[in-house]
Formats: sequence, C-alpha cells, structure tokens
Amino acid sequence: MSRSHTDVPSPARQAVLESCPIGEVLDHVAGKWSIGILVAAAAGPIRFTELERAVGGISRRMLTLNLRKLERDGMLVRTVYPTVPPKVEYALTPMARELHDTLVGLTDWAERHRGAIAAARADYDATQPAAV
Amino acid sequence: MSRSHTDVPSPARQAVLESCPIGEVLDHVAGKWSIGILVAAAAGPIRFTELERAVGGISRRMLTLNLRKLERDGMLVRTVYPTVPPKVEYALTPMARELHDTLVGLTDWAERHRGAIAAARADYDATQPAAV
DNA sequence: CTGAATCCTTCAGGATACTG
DNA sequence: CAGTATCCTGAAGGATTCAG
Repeated sequence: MSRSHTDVPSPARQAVLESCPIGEVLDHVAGKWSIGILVAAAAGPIRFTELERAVGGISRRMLTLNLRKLERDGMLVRTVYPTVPPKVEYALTPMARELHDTLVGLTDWAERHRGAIAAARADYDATQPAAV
Repeated sequence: MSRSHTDVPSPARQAVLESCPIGEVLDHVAGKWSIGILVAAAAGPIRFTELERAVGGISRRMLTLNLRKLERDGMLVRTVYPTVPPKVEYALTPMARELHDTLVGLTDWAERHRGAIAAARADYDATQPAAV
C-alpha cells in the first residue's frame, strides 16, 4: 500500500535525529563554566576555593550551582572532610575524565581554525552593510 | 628576588587558561540549534525550508539568526539563486566539516554514557532529601 | 571555608505578523 | 520561498548578604 505523505523523513532530518544525543552532552557541558570546572578538576581533586580561583571570574553562586549539576550528572565526586574549617574536595569521575579527553579534540580544532574564524568574521563584517 | 604573592597561577588555573579556546568553540556551537543545523547541512547543500523541517521545532527567526551567525563565523556558505521564487542554499565549509567530524567523538561519548548519567542522576535525586 | 538565600539584569529563544 | 520586524517570556547568570 502506498505510504502517506507524512513518512520518510529527509536524510538531513534523519542525520539530525541520529546525532540527537549530542544535545544531551551539551546540556552537561553547556553554560559558561562547566568546562572550566571540568578542566580545573582534571589535574586531581580540588577544593572549592581553589576552583573559584582556577576558573576565574565565576561567582560563588554559579560555582555551587555548576558543581551540584556536575555532581548530579555523575561527573564529579564530592568529598567532605568534617574538619573545622570545612574542607570539600571535588574529583572527576572516570566518565568525566573520558569527556575531558574527548574535549581535547575540540580544543585542537579551535586552535587550528581560530585564525580562519576571525578572518571569516572580519570579512563578513566588512562585506555586510554596517548594521546601524 | 622573591616573587610576590600574586604570581605563579595554580596548575589548575593554567590548565583552564590553556584550554580557553574551547570557550570560543562552544560559542559557535552553543545555543539550541547550531549543531542541528551543522548536522543537517553536513549531507550537502540544503535549502532554508529544508533546514526548517530537518532541524525540527526551530522557528524561522532562530533559524535565520543561527544561519547568519554560522555564516559569519565561516561555517556556512550562503548561495542565492536569483530565481522566482527565491532559492537559497547553505553548504558547510571544509572547516565546519572538520568540526562536524570532531563532534562525532562527543556523540560517541554521549552514547556510551547515556545510561550511566541517567543512573547517576536517579541515584543523586534519590539520595538527596526531596527539595520541597 | 563552603556554602544557601535573595534580588536584579540580560538575553536566547518562542509567537506572531508582514514582505520582496 | 526566504526572510524581516515586534513583542514577550523564561532561564542564566551577577551582586550581595547571611550562616554552619
């Protein structure tokens, strides 16, 4: 029997559907700070205040929120030492470490094309009528 | 001479600084739609309306904005055919194609850990006192 | 030291209508 | 077909203050 007109999504649509999980990845990595935190913690367990300095420019609020999110997603392990003053360490999980490795691929790409992108942008801005 | 107390950033801080370009990457890939557009256009030149259907759920406004942004960054080439009705095709640049390949690494990671992340989340939510 | 709580601003993104 | 122009909302994020 003939198919209705609502089926067979285009190849492009299928490709989008298949790469859908990448959207979830980005959810864990999205935001201004998640990656910075991941990178800062990659070297080994790191304390709250150390993170604050390492990431640079992040507010306490956002640091806390992002840490909670990453912990919830199983990217970070939070260890509290019941001392006084309190000491809390955050460490990457193996999963997060893998992610960190994968991210290196992106960094490389960025390094390689940083100049090209800047050039393309300058070119575009020069070509387009000034958006007054 | 002894160094002041303001120098020698921590290793973690240095790591963050070194991986800084990744922040720029994300700027090009950030947002809800950029990746979808990239993926949809990966198969070959694609028209505006085709993109609209392929990405799915995107508004005309956001599609236009994202296309302009990607074009400006040198990820897309916009070709106008002065016919009637108008026909416009968007094609990935080699640079964007490389990015697309790199993104596959992330997709793989997401696939592999999708379950683990969901589990970690359920675990976390079960452990934490219900945030009423 | 490590947060939680509150207030406020900004802006990505959605809905809708109009046009060459 | 391929946009542009407006209006509007929600969520991200910054600043500041309070607390165990």
